[in-house]
Amino acid sequence: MRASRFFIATHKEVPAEAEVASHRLMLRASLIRRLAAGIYTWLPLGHRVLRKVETIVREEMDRAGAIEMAMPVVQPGELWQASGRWHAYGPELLRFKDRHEREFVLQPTSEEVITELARSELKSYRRLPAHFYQLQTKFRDERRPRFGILRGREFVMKDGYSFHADYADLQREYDNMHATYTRIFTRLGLRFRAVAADTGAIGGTGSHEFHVLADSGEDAIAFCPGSDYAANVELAEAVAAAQRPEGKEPRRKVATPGVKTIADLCKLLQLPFEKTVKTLVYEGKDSLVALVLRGDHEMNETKTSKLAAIATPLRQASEEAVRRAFGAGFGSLGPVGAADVKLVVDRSADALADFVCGANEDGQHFTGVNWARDVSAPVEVADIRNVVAGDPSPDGKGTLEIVRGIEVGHIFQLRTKYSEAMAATFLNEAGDARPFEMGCYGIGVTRAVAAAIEQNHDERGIVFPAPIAPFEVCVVPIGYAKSDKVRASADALYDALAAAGVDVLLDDREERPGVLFADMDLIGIPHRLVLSERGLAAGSVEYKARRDGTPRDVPIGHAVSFLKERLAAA
RNA sequence: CGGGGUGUGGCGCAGCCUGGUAGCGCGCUUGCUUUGGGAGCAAGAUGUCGCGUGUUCAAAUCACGCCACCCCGACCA
Repeated sequence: MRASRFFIATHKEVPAEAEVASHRLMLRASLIRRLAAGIYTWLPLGHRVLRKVETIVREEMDRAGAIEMAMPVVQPGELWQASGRWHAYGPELLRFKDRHEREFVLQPTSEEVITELARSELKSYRRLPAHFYQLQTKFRDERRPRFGILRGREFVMKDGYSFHADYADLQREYDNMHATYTRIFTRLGLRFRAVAADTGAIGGTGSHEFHVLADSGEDAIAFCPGSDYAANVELAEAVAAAQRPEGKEPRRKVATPGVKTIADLCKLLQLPFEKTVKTLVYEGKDSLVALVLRGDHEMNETKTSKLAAIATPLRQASEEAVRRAFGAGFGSLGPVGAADVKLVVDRSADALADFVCGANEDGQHFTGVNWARDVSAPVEVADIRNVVAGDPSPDGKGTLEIVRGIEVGHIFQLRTKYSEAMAATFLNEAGDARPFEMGCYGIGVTRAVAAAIEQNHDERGIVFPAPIAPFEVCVVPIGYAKSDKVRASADALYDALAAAGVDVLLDDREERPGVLFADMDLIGIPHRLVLSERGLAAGSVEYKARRDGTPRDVPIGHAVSFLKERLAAA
């Protein structure tokens, strides 16, 4: 491709709307333009990247035995009513009516359509297993789209769905997809991690997420460096701490005027956070639920939502309700003498002795509190906190570390959730109708592009992994318009590289060298060859990799083979 | 959806408080010079000042309403 005939529209200045690196760089490098909130046009440069990601995904899915197809973007509402997701999905599902007042949706995912198809087409066990996938535009009417492509409303997803006669075969395909996703993200050139995950609204049993590791990621991932344990912090188990020590102190009430937070309390009493507990109050199914956590720990909403006594979605109790139940306001609550509330104590708080908590009297706290002696109400001990770095790994093989990640893939064992809801059955060998065992597997293709940039950029711009760069190589002639010699050599080198199957961009624009260099760096082309009068006089071209960047001269006759070697090495 | 903020040329912004000729930088066009890291000089073009209503002799500026976008929160395969 010749740059003069392509579309490069880079900006020096950063658009005010963009906060995160990938969003800023995708706008500046002219990969995308915003059309509406969370809706973007993919310009030619961005589109090339998108297509490269899609191609790798497609090749590996095909290799894994899945079959590509295409389902409609616009789907009838009645199908969604049949699965129950018409109501369950909420306002993220964009609904509208056609001219006949029939309900339709813009699909956020396609379980309904594929299950409907399986019901009518996969009638015999002889057709199983089957795995269909598509690469397609999705729409989710996010309440707050942000971070550019990372959380848009319209995006491209690879979604695949598998159908099996029994659970063992579903598990086989699930493992197959785990391996396939690992190959895909490896081929994309990304640093990533597969982690155990919560199944969320999609439902089902087993689930893994694939996260691109980046400090700006929205998700926290806990992993154990000494083993292969890795889980989303939403899910990662906080194992019980060491046995509770013997309590020695008597209980004392101390005045703590004005103390509202654990930080205030620790400052006033000169205490470490881990000698205190905090009490959060939520609405429960029958009574209020008081969650008691160690002062330095954070409540985990996913775990808490699964408590039997809690009302979902989680709602914090109002100050009036709290005052009625505890006799004190926020900031002075505690488990001692809390009547008419359900007490749920985190394992780590339960393991404390001689701790400090609110006295259920405004401006008063207790010190030297011990569970058995001071708390008469029945308590439920549960894991309701987020793990933190340094916690023991649940597999007992070391301690956890926390990194941040961007979710780019998710695989689920749906089991029979949809097949049962939609009466999708097949006949087994005995002639009995059985619901399909189903799996579903998603990759956020557009998000993967943004995540790649989030993970790979520097002060000059994007540093694309070679497999997904818009071009593998750029040829930058200095004085293309002015020097016949440079122009002839650049054209010849460009032709030779193209003939050798290299995806090359010839930057033949009539710009000063600084502009060309800056653009090629911003766009993130991994390899650069510079031709100049000076270099040609010595019979050489200059090579520089975007990532490491010490330039070196290569004899012009060897430029093609040298570059092929570099590409093969990456 | 709750809270906060911003809408002025393609992009980034000033002007608004204190009403009176719409301005700066980048980009764009033309010419000359320049040519190994986002050039210099000169001459130009580009504005329903988000939309509407009101106040006023006069509104980018004041008031009210609406819309769009961004940020924080809640929410989220």
